Amino acid sequence: MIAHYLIEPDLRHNMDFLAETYLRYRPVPIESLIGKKGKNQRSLRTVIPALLKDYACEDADVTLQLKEVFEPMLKETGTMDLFARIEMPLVPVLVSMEAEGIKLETTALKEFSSELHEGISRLDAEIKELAGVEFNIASPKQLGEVLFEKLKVTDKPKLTKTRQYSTGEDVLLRLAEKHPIINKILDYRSLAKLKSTYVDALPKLINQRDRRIHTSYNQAVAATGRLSSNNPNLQNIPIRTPKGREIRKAFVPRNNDYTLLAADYSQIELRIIAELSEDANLIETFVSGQDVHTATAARIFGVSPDLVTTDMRRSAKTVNFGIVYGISAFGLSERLNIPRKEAADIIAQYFAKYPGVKSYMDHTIDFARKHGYVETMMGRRRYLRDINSSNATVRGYAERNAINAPVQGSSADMIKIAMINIHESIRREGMNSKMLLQVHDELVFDAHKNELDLLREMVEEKMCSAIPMSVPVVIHMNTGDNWLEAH
DNA sequence: ATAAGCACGC
DNA sequence: GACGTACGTGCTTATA
Repeated sequence: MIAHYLIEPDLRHNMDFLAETYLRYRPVPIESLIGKKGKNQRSLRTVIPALLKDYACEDADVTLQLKEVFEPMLKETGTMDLFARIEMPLVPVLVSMEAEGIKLETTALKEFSSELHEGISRLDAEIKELAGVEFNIASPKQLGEVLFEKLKVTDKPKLTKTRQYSTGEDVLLRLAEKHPIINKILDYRSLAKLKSTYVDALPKLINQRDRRIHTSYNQAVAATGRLSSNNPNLQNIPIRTPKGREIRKAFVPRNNDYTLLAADYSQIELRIIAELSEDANLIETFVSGQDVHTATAARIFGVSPDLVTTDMRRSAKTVNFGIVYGISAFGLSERLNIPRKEAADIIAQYFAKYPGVKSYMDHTIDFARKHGYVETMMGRRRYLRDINSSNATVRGYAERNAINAPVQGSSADMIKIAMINIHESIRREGMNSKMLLQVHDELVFDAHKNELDLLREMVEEKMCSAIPMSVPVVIHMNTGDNWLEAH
């Protein structure tokens, strides 16, 4: 749909260059860059092997594979430009971010770990006291038996697909009134999560050579074109709860000459929907700089924006999420805790006020039925083999993918282009600042204090201009002495 | 080893 | 009547 690419001209690649880049980086395990020893050494970049695995064997000549196997495949699927102008130029950017790592300040985390341990022990005792039996709270199976057979907190417990008692957060929240044990279990779960996944795990992953944390980014895992992060996953560091935020505070600049700069796209997925759907009302919301959830609330509840209540805005926010992910009346009613009929009315109101979004969705699903795939602004495809299934559940799943993939995928295209261009600009200007992390719509930098103004200007310009859109693209930026402050 | 259930992020 | 909001990673438990 959008034909322009704003990759810097000297970063345009041909297949020979791609093969060369691949040969240059592929044999380098990240462990050799950062000095980690282990039996599970993996190649630094997995994108090419992952893409090639069905077509060629590992030992064959890679250049030949690229030319004879991979190139025709890319041409056939119309994804050569995407590969050559985005995915391959991104490889050295990710290499640099992985090798750079980020500093973790562990002193406060050690203290926090003891605090969590005490909280967990106390809750553990209180929960068993309330239950009147010894059991393992961390076992959903045992917990379900205690809640629904011994305490009988409800007479119609929800079951999982394997017909165990369901004890997930949404289920327990609805039962919170029924018994004081419920909230303690929720607290226990969240503390245990923070301790085991973050507070205790992250310090162990500090590299002994440079005292920094090195994640790995995978380009070939997510079906929509997003990156994923693992070993450790730095894309799911807590931020929602006060205790979770303590963990973000531990991510700090390398030294006192630096500060962390975080830049994130504001409402990028809804802006992309506005761009793709050309819906006049949604475009107007962004052009006039309104708060999109408030504007949506005003429209679906039929009041003026200044009369939108907190509750109305919260509902509209849930609706907007639903639009991005492919909504159903049932799903919305569950999330808003309202009758299905009311949810259906809200959805009908939404589509009445945003008819362009409705027709865009219909057209996208039609396109998928006809061609068997959908695509992003940059031509990234997601194939949807179930889009014409006679099974309504299976088909519905494919239809939600058809709606979401172009949106989530275009957002991924955009930030990837921005990353390539920012990395190149930092290099060209000979700056000391480094790009460290990507979290889907956010970039985090170790910013040298002397370069801060230049970096801010550069990051904003590259992020906003990565894919030219008629809908305004807005980013928020902040700096701080840790990742929480910078956010 | 693998799956299930859960919780963290966007 | 069932299904029921996208994309991920990683922890603990339970079972093979």
